[in-house]
Amino acid sequence: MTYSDKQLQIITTAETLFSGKGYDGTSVRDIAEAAGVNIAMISYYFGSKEGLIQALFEERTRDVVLKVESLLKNDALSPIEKIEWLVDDYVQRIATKIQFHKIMVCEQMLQKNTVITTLLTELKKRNAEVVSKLIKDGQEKGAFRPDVDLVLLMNTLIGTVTQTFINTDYYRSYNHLESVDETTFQDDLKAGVSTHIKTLFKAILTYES
Amino acid sequence: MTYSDKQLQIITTAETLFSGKGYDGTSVRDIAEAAGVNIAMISYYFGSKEGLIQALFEERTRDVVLKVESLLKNDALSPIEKIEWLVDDYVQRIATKIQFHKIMVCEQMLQKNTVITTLLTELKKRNAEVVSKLIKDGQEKGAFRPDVDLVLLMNTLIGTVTQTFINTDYYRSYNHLESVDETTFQDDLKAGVSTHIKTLFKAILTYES
DNA sequence: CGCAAAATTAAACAAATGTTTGATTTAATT
DNA sequence: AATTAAATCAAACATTTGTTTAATTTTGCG
Repeated sequence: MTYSDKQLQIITTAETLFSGKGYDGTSVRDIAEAAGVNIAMISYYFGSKEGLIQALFEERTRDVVLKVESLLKNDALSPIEKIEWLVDDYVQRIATKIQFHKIMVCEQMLQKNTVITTLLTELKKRNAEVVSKLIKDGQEKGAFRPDVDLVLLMNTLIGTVTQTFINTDYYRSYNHLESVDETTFQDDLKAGVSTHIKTLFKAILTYES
Repeated sequence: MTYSDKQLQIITTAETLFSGKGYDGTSVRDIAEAAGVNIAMISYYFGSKEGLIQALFEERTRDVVLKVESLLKNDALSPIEKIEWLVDDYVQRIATKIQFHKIMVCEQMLQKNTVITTLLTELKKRNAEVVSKLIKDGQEKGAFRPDVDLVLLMNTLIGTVTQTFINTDYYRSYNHLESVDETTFQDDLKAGVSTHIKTLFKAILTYES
């Protein structure tokens, strides 16, 4: 599906409101008003409120798998370099799309919308397959250990990044970084969590530390 | 605050419904009907729907910090043994209180209720202080590395466990464990994620693997 | 221009929302 | 048994909810 500028504007507005007040906590009137369109336009364009959030998910998850796939096809990189690429890419993606990510986490908790749940499960499965190939490749080359629990590994990646970027304020105040400007803080945090996860991954995947 | 049996029954019913349909997706009529009480009883006992979810959080987070504190006071255990205790305890707690944990994650995403947000931040801070002492103790004894990012470490614990138990079905289907009975599967998964996280922690905290 | 399709609008719709009321029943205490 | 407080109830409350309608305006095209 491809959307017009006006449709994308409604989707983006809904994304902001959903991420701040939740799907059920946001009314179509809220969205229409914030987007500067008549309330009837939401049903007109997306059929319903449910149709709108589904459109949001389809729009934001488009190309996600494709990017990872092409990323890992690069033959010039070693398995461990590809893992590092993967971590950096994931951290970058979540950090820059934190609003949508919050909505996604809530949807994963409740699993009320079957269309979205199916979409996300499919996405997760396809991503896991790609990473699985990468790990098997590393194992065949003798770079990775033979006993790796892929799901737990991915859960550590997703979980650590989610926890970190869901409440960056906590990280800031705990480490007394209130005076650091936002951009610098964000960049440092991204670098820090990337390094952290890479260290974890190497401990799980490789033989030496 | 201490609650009567009937109040606790309403709280438990609300917990189940909130975890399945979300706070805003659950009406006070849903709760009253499922709990077998008149709808007016919710305002009567808790003041409002907001008061009810706040009561739920106060009730479920009671004693959480105390338990960790007393756990780590045990002088018979080494720092690394205490870390292992901590991981096992956290895994066990989330696994057995998955409904409340889902509600908590959603609340952390949206942060609409300031009372709950403050409660959770306070809880996190106090827990972090306890674990911080434990790590410093390990560092002084030469068992732990000097450069440990406590928040990232805790984020990995919380994040990995959350991701794992939020969608146990995914772990099951990916590893083709559909035929394993529920109890065995849950126990194996708890053991598996515990071992996984302990491995990660040792890689971060200690010198050798 | 003329016309048809698309876009936009204000208004209305029934249903659902959280909360309160005021009366009635139950329980506990004297 | 009498009295008082607590608990429970059906009903009503004013809003808000998502969606639809039917009329109007705008747009694109021959």
